[in-house]
Amino acid sequence: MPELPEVETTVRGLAPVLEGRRLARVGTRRADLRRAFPPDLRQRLTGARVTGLGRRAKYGLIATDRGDTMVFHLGMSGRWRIDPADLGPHDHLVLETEEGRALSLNDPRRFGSVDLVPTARLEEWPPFAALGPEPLGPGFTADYLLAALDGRAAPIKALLLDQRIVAGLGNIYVCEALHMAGIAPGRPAGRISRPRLERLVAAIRQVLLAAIEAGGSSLRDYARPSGELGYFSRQWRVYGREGESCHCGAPIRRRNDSGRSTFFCPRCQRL
DNA sequence: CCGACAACCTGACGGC
DNA sequence: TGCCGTCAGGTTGTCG
Repeated sequence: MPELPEVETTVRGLAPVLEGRRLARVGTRRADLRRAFPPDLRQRLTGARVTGLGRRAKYGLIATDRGDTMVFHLGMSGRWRIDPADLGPHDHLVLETEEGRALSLNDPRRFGSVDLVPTARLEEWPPFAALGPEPLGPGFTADYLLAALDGRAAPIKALLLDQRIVAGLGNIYVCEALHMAGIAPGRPAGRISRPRLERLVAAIRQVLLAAIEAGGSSLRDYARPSGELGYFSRQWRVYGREGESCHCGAPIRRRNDSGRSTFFCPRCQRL
């Protein structure tokens, strides 16, 4: 699902509806997502005012004036719908503002989650405590990567998917960034030269920013909160394009790495 | 530390 | 038209 750009797009879409607004009604339908909703979710959110929205890794953050932050993860198939005409079986949580706007968290596969975390202790919350730096933040540099990957024999692709190394990348954007940087997905991470890591950092930033700019990628069940589709999928260089020609002319290949598809160009990504 | 798998769950798609 | 196998953006855990 949704990787960092899709979550960022989602949060930006929710902000105009939620920021500064009071939650007049909170409805839960089924609570058994990846984790069960906190049992007192409705009580703690109803009547609260939203003070700000944000994102950490692939998690969306909705802070309230009660000292709690609602942290949501969209899993593979989650999305927020704005003012849905009607609710279906996969609308699990509905927030209504005083203004009468409604937001529904829709997640068919239920791999997502919703938690309430004290805002002052967000960084200590277990799922956040071990996260690596934000790829778009100042801490994500070639120096950092060099140190984080030092001595690691695992393939670079696997380590870029590890949220403890860098937080927010998923299968699509890792494939895209490795192609952009000309690095073979199977290359042992600790044996990548510093200049290549500099290219990799730049490629990761570039692909994420371009995807956010485009409103995220459009896959089967991803949509912006308003219902519009994201257009970044049209810009994929390798992901989902097995057999098509890379810009260099070589056919894009696909292989399986521990259960996940890896798309790459065997000519552009040799090192 | 590493790699491979499985589990969680539903829906879309291709092949027959 | 329908049935069946395969695959999908993520996370977490186990096992060897």
